[in-house]
Order: sequence, then C-alpha cells, then structure tokens
Amino acid sequence: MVVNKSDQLADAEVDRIFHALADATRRDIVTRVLRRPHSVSELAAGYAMSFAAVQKHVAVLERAALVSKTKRGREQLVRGEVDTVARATELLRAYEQLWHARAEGIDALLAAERVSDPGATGAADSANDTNKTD
Amino acid sequence: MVVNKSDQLADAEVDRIFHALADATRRDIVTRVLRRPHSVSELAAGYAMSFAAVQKHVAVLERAALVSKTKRGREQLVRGEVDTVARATELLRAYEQLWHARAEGIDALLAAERVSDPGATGAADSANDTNKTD
DNA sequence: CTTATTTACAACCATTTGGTTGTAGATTAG
DNA sequence: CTAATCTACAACCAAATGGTTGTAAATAAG
Repeated sequence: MVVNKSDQLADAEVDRIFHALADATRRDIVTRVLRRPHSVSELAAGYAMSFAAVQKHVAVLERAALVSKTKRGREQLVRGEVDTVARATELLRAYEQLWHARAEGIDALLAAERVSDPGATGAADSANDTNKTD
Repeated sequence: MVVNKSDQLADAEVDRIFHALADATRRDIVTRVLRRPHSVSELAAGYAMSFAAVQKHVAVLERAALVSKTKRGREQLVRGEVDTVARATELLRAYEQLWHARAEGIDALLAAERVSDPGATGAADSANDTNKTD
C-alpha cells in the first residue's frame, strides 16, 4: 500500500527508471531491443540524430538497468532487461491498488479499524479537511 | 502491439507522465492525493522545501494529468487521477508482452506486424537462443 | 600492412529542471 | 475594517538534459 517502501526499489532507482522512460526515442530503443539485441550503430541508424546522441540515450537506459550491453567483437550488443520493466509495472499497479481501495470505501473500513469515528463515513470525501488522521 | 502507436497516448503525453513520475517527491504527492484530496499547503507542509517548490511539483503532475485541482474557497484541492496511472501501467504491460512474445519465439509474428521499424534490420538472427539475460 | 567500422568519451552549447525569494491577488477570520 | 492564510506567478540561479562535433582506440576487412 505504501507503493515503494514495501519492495526493493530505492527512490533513486525508480527515478532513473521513469526518467529513462520519459523520452520517446529511449522508449523506442527499449521496444527494439526487447525484440532482439541490436548493436549501438544499428540502433543509431534508425534515428535522425548523431551516433553520439543515441549512445547517450543507451547510456541512460543502461543506468536505469532497462538495457544491458554485451561486447561482441568490435560492436556492443544492447538487449532489453524486462525485469526492470516488470518492476516499474508493479510499482504503477500498486498505485492503482491504492485507488481501488479508496474507490471501494475501504478508507472508511481502515478508519473504523483504528478508531470508532462516527459521522466521518459516508459520501463526504472532499468537504471535510479536519480528518488529519494520517 | 507497438506499445504506443496503437493506443491513445501520444508520445508527448507519455513523456509528461513518465517525467512526472521520475521524482520521489512527486510520487509521494501522487500517493497522498490518491488516498484523499489535499490542499497545496497541506501537501507543502510535508516536505522540506518551499511552498513554491511543492507548487511546481503539483504543476508538473497536473500537466501530466496525474492529478487535478479543484478550487474550494481560498484553497485548491489536489486529487489523484487514476486513469492516467492506469494508462501508464498498460503501457509498461505492453512492453512486458513484447518480451513474452520474444521469449516464446514469436519473433516471426512480430516481424509480420512490423510496427515502427524503418529498415536497419539486417540478418543478426543470433538472439534466438532463448538466452535469458540473468 | 592500410583502411573502414564501431565504440567511447571529451568539450561545448542551448534549454529545461528544481530549487529559491519576493510580490500580489483572493479569501477567510477577528 | 484589518490581519492572516492560501495560492499564483515572476525573477533568478545552479545543475542536469539533450543535442552537437571532434578525437582516439579497438576490431574487422581488403
């Protein structure tokens, strides 16, 4: 329920993952290398930017552990690391869980668990800011 | 199966969503307002930074449609927009699908769909050995 | 051998980001 | 009314981002 204190993803790591995914070129690279490994120059050929720019994008993805590089001869094969994608997905799923709890009024149940608080339940969700029971 | 050309999320929108999630403070804000709406100053009280800084974080989340603001009196209630979270989750799920397809050797099917692959796909069939990357 | 390919990395530049302080407008409280 | 609170926004700053070009090293090819 806490979303990121209940699993092993440190804040800085999550920062890197989402930052890496916040660029269309990088998401496209992930898409390609998840399908099959590509060399860096092979990737670079697909974008209207310099080789060095693509190299930097790959480096960002690598820092986030979304891809890994394996040397093969003079080229470097970039492959997708789906485990990291899966962890990011789990994180977002946790956010949705949070919402589902609220949507089903489980907030009220949790509040009742803690303290018998009459009157606070019901449809009044935003007209009452005195419930600082966090 | 192309991850972002087959659904309604434009690249710039996805950029905004992931960028907004790439900051621990902003993720924490999302967590809080998914539970229940908070005013901006109520949120600001929880962080070791200025009110204006929190205001900016909320603005980033708002541009990404991860939260919305509703005026109530002199304060502004910030609430979580779970639909956007759900769409981001779906996006990452699609990436995982991509990997599962590869793992099962459905490369041929994916090649037939041919999503956004402007050439550059030479032979390089050596990634077909079901080699897990761990 | 020489040449071409592939990668790495440094230096540089413009823009964005994430923070600050300060000011001003709305609204509520006394 | 005046005073306090909440928000918006501008101006400013340091650091990061996303791109460029240029140089150099390692490997492959002729």
